[in-house]
Amino acid sequence: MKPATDAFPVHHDGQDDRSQLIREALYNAIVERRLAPGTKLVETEVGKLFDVSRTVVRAALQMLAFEGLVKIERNRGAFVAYPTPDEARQIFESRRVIEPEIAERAAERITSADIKLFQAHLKEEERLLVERGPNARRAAIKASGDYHLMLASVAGNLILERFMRELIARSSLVIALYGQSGASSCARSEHADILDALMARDSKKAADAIRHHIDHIEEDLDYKVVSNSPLRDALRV
Amino acid sequence: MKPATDAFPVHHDGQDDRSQLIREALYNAIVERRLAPGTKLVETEVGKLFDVSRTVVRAALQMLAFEGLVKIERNRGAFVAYPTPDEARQIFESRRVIEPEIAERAAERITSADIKLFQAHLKEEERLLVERGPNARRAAIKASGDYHLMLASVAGNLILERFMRELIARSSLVIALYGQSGASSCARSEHADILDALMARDSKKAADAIRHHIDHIEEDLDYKVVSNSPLRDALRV
DNA sequence: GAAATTCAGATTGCATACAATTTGATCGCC
DNA sequence: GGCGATCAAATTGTATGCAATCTGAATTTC
Repeated sequence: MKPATDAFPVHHDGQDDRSQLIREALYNAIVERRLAPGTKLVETEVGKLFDVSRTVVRAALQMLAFEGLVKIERNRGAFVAYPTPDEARQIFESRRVIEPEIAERAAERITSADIKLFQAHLKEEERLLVERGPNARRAAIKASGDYHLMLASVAGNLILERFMRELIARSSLVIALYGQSGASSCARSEHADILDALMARDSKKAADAIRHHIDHIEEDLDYKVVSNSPLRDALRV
Repeated sequence: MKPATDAFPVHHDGQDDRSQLIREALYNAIVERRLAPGTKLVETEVGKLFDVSRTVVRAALQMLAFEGLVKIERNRGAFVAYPTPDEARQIFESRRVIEPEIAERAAERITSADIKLFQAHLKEEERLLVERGPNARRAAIKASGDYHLMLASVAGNLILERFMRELIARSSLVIALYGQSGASSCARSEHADILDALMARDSKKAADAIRHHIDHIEEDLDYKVVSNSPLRDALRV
């Protein structure tokens, strides 16, 4: 399993290193909501930031587009994705399909070393929730997503793990757009509940706990009222 | 739902047209096994074939790499993926997670128009199985995969549909490598069983039928003995 | 003769140049 | 003043050039 709090290196298939690096940087920026949905990503600007040519940036943007985090419009450029309510529903439906099964497998495979990492991660999440300030808030959002990715990692299926990574990231965009309570999405106690089920190696209970958790996250959304920038909605959606 | 027998246009997010076209052509070639696992895809050669520059080809290859159909090795080039036994197991595990849920949703949502398309497709599959010759065989393989994609399409979730597309394509590679009986993977009668369940709108039965079907496909595999080209294995894997 | 070495050809990785397209701003017109 | 046309700047799409790397074969060495 991978480190609990730190950056989550994307499982990379042997792609070239530099665009992978840019992809991860943008990925993190999107997941942590430093980049708002709809933000334009100009190739030359990103390139300057990382000191690479547009070629490399384009490769990164195309990867992100492929996993639905970025939308590329021909001759117009790349934008941070702006999921529609319908896409949002599909994202959560997909999570409901995949994540409980992941939890079941994780419950069967979890080791004591994994458990320690989960506990440490949970403590960190708790700490970040108490702390104030935008940075802490961002870190909390990231940590919350990473919890789900740790779960996927323990389940031991790289393909499902990749699917989950995509779904988690897109969920973050959905929550940014349609989340109501400022509460950073994941009630910490539910993460603890899931870990309890894992420690008991109770795969059915783990699956149920995840289902409840996803239900709660989605209950906090309001697909009708669009949250942040109503004007941009009219333009982009 | 999409046409039954014809090429399955990849749901494209608004990517550029030309690399998308190349991607689809290579995708079909791989799924229909005109391109064997391990085959090298030289950028300039592919470019000449489609009359485009390497830039466009590279974009296509990177997309295919992202969905696991092609492996890009740094400074060495792109190769048609050569799934290891372990990857193969993960591919089928992922299918077992996703496809029964797809079948359930399809059973709930199927329309009479869909049913007609399925029936036509089934008939076509039957016809192709009887016919002889490599082209008919290829068409049969393709049609068999398309059946599963039609199912995904009826389920009405574009994300799961994309995941399935990837899994079906990679399954085709796995079967090419580890398949034992020449039988082109999908027993036609099982496809008919699945359709029966769909027509009865019996989602549980549909899910079970799919599970059985996947079991049978995987039972025909032998991950120990590598099928086609033992020498290439030693080199590439 | 077998193994190691060298080197040329082929191929990829990346940067850049140029054409096509979009954007948004100025200007003219009603 | 509002509306539409015209044009320049910005940005993307694509091709291409060059350096770095790999490949495979001829050559040398033992």
